[in-house]
Amino acid sequence: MDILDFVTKNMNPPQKDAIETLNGPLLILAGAGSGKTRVLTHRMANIIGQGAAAPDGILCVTFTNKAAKEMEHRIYKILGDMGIMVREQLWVNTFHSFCVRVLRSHITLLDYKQFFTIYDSSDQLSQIKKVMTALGINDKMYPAKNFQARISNAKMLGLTPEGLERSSKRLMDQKTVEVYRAYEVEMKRANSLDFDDLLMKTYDLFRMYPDVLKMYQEKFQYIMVDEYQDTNHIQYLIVQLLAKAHRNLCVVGDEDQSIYSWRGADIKNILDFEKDFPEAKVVKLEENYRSSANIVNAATAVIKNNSQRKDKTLFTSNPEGDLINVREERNEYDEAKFVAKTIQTMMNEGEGSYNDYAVFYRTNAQSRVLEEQLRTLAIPYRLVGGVRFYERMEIKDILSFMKLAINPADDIALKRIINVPARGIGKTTIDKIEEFSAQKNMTMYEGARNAVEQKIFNAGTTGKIRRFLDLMDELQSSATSFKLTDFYHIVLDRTEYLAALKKDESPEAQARIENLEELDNAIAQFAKERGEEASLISFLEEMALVSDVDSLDQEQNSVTLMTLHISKGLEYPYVFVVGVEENLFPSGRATESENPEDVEEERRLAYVGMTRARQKLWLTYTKMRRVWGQEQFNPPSRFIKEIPPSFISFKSAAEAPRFVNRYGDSSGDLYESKWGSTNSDRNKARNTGGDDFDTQDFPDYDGDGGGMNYSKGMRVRHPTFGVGTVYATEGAGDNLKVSVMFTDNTVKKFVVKYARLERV
DNA sequence: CTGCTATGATTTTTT
DNA sequence: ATCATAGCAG
Repeated sequence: MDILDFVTKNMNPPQKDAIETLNGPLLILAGAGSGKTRVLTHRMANIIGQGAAAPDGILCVTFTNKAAKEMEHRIYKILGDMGIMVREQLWVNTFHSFCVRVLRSHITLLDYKQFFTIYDSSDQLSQIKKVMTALGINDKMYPAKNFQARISNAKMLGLTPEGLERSSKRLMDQKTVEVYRAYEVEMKRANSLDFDDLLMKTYDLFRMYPDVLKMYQEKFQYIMVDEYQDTNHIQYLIVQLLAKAHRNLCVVGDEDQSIYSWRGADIKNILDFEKDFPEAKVVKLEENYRSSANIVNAATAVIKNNSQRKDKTLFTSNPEGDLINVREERNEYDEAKFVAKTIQTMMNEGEGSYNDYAVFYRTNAQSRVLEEQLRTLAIPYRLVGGVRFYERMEIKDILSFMKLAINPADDIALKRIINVPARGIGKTTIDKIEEFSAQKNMTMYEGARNAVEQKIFNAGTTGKIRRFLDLMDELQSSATSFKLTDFYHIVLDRTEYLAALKKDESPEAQARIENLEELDNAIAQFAKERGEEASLISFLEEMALVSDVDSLDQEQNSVTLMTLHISKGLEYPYVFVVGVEENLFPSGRATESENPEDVEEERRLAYVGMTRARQKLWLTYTKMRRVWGQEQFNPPSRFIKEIPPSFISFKSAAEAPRFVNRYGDSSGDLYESKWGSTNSDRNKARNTGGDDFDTQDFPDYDGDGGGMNYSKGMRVRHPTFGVGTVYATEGAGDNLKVSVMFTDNTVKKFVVKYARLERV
């Protein structure tokens, strides 16, 4: 069969167009569920099949490792079906892994040693604190995290300390420049790169060494960038450089799914692609193959409220499907119970397997109650995200030993493990080593050795440090002479790390041992996959760049719990989005922001969440929710109101009728008075024993509720203190209290019944 | 130096 | 409410 026929088989016209268009700049606007990955992989197969470029002459950049792996796998499959054998390694990478690949070959040009280590953000924070101490900057007045964010922002804009100093003076103060500059010196001394450096140094490399850039420009005849709406400025710059020679740049994205602006993603990159490349061809993939028509139409109606968009409308030929279930619950416990019960009921009726269900939430803290309720009903679940595996203490400890063994300049790793498990080298000693090393312009490893030789410390301390150095010397030589899998066990054994945990009989220690076993499995798996290539350095690289979704194992039969952010790119037949309330989703930060774009990003997040569902979608909200130990009463999210009622089936379990008073208190009255009673009369008549109350219309949330309705963000006036903003509410009925923050930033708590508050 | 208690901060998260 | 970190007493 003809190559073109093969790669465009079963494709719709725009998909075909995208696959066939190989030369020149191409912008593919791919709506949710429009077969984007299929198009990308087939387009790449087409390039190879047509002989337009060799397999390693194409660069394909994705957002996550998981996407990269999946794409690579699919391309091999398609090429295999076409009878094409590929020997070269494909360049399907994330931006970061692409940059690591480049830097491993050329970083010596930038005056780093080849075996650099990669710092994650907590390593980075430690490094910044170290620098601040050296500069005598007070952490209280200038929190290290602020510097971390500013340095990261600067790097994402491609700014060096000097560049930062020259640019936008009013935003960037001199202190940041100072810390940034010293941080760079320390990082180079430690022969380490942070995540932003991977991009920034690659960009520097390309700018400083035009011949290196030229080599890659010529090598990559075709470049494809996935999730282009979430690229940041430095990524944009790198892409622009690489694409300059051939201009065969294909970017794929969906401006409606841009949800990482807080991380530097610049939606303008995709919105302005046609300005950057006036000759660009634009292909829109607007047909959704994933979800039922009701889901597609509801999500479309929501996203239409955004102004920052291209003209693109998702449609589907899928059947209408079920209505979207909007569910009101009393509080987060009831909400979680509802989710768990619904899953249990549906499973009993034989609807799918646990794998087919997912629960999304805006913040990680919301997962707790859900886990509790799922556990109660013995529903298997897995939680994606939260505390990452490789960020756990024991994992980081062991990896630090391994890192230090190949990069003795890594002071942060050394500081982390010099006294782990406790070997009597305390803070004072570590500080002295650090100071001593800085004076002599040495790494801490060299400094410690020097201190031992010069007998700076007393005999006891000197002995302890010497024993640590001997241990590290031994590990250093083991690192090169043993296989990775064996080396891991040597580390566990020789550091006595495992022995220390085994001595500790607490359940926490037990969990740590299990995690270390899991790491053992991961290493074995890695060794199996990579074979001969399974070097320590490549393993550490993988550990630094891997994330939790990457290991999301679809085989395991369990319900998936994750934040809306992580859900991007995934799909499930049955999806619950919980906590769809104002000030939670959209987040309080977005609703209080003067910048309307902040709410637009939240809306995109809603769009992403809704379009993950194939068949059924639930949106739930509660009337009361405990946040940071405080009760909050938030109205349902504006995103729910943006869905036309014809797509919705609304049910409430919170409108408890007055005469059914199960708890012997006045909670029934509470909700009536607080939330208005638009539907309560009908509900009373309808109540047949279940706790569902069908309603045609939404309750009137905007009702004043007789002055009893206070929610976060509301402006109120107090006769003595003046105008302020409601910060939190607690209690109920006569005991309802509100905390109000006044213009001078003082917070005062009032009992509503007594304080003569008035709404502004 | 170690272990305990007080303090503070807390969307989202690749890489 | 909860977790991590900082500071202090033992």
